[in-house]
Amino acid sequence: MSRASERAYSQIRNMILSGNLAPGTQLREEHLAEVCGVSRTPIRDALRRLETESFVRRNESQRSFVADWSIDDIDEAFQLRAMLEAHAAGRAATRISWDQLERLRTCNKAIEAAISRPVPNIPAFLEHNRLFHTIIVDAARSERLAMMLAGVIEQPVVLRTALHYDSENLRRSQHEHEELLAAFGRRDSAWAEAVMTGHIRRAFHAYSDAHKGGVATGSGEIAA
Amino acid sequence: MSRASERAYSQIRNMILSGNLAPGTQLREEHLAEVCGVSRTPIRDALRRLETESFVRRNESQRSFVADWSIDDIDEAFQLRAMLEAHAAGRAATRISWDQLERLRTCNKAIEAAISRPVPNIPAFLEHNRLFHTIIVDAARSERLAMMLAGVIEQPVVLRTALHYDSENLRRSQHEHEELLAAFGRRDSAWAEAVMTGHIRRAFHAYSDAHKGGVATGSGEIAA
DNA sequence: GACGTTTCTATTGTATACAAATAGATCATG
DNA sequence: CATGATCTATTTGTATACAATAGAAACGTC
Repeated sequence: MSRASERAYSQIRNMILSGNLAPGTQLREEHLAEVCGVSRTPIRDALRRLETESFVRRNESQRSFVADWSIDDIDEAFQLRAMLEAHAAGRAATRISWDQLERLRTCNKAIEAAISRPVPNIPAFLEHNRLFHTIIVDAARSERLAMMLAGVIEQPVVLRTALHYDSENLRRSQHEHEELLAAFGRRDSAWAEAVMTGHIRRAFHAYSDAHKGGVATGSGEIAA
Repeated sequence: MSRASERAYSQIRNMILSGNLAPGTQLREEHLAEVCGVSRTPIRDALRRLETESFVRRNESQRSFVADWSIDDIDEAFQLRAMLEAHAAGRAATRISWDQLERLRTCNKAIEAAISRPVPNIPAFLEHNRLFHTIIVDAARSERLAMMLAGVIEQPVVLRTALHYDSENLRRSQHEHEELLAAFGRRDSAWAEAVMTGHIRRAFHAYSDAHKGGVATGSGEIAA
C-alpha cells in the first residue's frame, strides 16, 4: 500500500503492541502525525483501520483511544478464534492444494527443529507457527473469513502476552499440527475442525493458567 | 456521525443495494464526490467503511469496485452468519436483561400481527424481524461479535435478494422466534444456539431453493 | 505486425487550511 | 458551595491543491 498511511499504521500498531501507548491513552491525530512524520490524512486512514481491527476504540464524539481489554473480551476473542479458525480448517481440508500441503509439512518440520534442542528457539517457533496458520487460512479461500480472523488473531492482548509454553506444550502444539496435516491429507473436514478447535482451546488455557491471579509478565506471544 | 461522510456512506450503500451501481462497477472517488455533493475526503472514509463491510472491493492498485458475489461467497456468508449468530444467541441467553426479553416478546407479537392476516404485511415483518435479531446481538454484549455480524448480515446479495417466504415459512420463522424466547427465558445457551442455527439455515435454504437455476426476480429481502 | 519503450492521462495519496463540534474551564447565580 | 450557563481551547471533519502512481495510448524498433 501507499507509503505514508501504511507506515503510520504499522508504527502506531507497534507502539500499541509494545506498550509505548498504554490502553486508554487518547490518540490525537495531530500528535500522531508529528510522531510519524506525516500529515493527518494518512493518520486518519491508519486509525480507521486500527479501529476495525479492535486496536483502537472511538468514543461517541469520535475521539480515538487505545483499546482496553477486559478478561471477558479476551475470553470472547479466544472463543471466536476457535470457532472461526476451526471453520477455516474445515474448508481448507477440501480446498488445500498439493503445494500448500507441502509447505505446511515443511513449516512444521521447521517448528520441530526449533523446539527439538536443549534450548528451544522460541522466535523461530513463533514465526513458523504464524506461517503455518496463515497457510491454512489461505487454503480456506474465503476473504471474508480471512478478514474476520485477522481481527481476532492479532489482538493486542494475545500478541503482547508472554508466551508461557513449556517444552511439553511446545511439543503438543507441534503434534497437533501433525494431526492437522493428517486430516488435510485425508481431506477430512470434520477431523480438521475438531483438531483445530482443540488446538486453539489448549492455547487459551495455557494463556489462562499463566495469568491466574496475575498480570502479564513479559513480552512474548501466545502461540497456537 | 458527521454529516457528510455518513450521508455519503448510506448514499453509496443504497446505490449498491438498489442495483444503481452494478457489481463490478468501478467507484471513482471524484465521481462519487460529485454525485453525493461532498468532497473526496468523506467519500474516502465511506469507501473504506464499505470495504470492511464487503460492499466494496479494492484491487491491488487501490481502485475500488462494487463487490461481486459468487454463489460460493453467498453460501459462505450464510455459514458464517449461522455460526456467529448462534454464538450470539448462546451468549445472550445468559446475559439478556428482563427489559430486552420483554422487547423481544413485543417484537415477535408485532411479527405475528404482521403475518396473521389475509395479505401479510411484509415490510412490517422485515422491520420487526431485523429489530428482533438486533436485540439479541445487543444482549450478547460483545462489540467484536456485533461488528463481525454486521459484516455478514447486511450483505448486498442477501439484502437485495427477493424474499421468497410463503406464509408457511413466515409462520415457521415466527415460531422459531418463540422457541428462542423460551430458551432465553430458561437461560439455556445450548438451546438458544441450536434454535438459532436452525433458524438461519432454514433461511439459507429458502434463499437457495428460490434461486435454483435462476436469478433474483424482485427486490425484497431474505429474512431469518 | 509484434513487442517493448515512452509519454500522457486518469485516479488515488498526501499536505494544508479552514470549518464544525466537543470537552474543559471560567464565571455568574442561587 | 453546588450548579448551570457561557466562553475558550482542543480536536476532529471537510475542502482543495498538489504529488505520486498506475493504466492506457502512442510511438518507434526489430
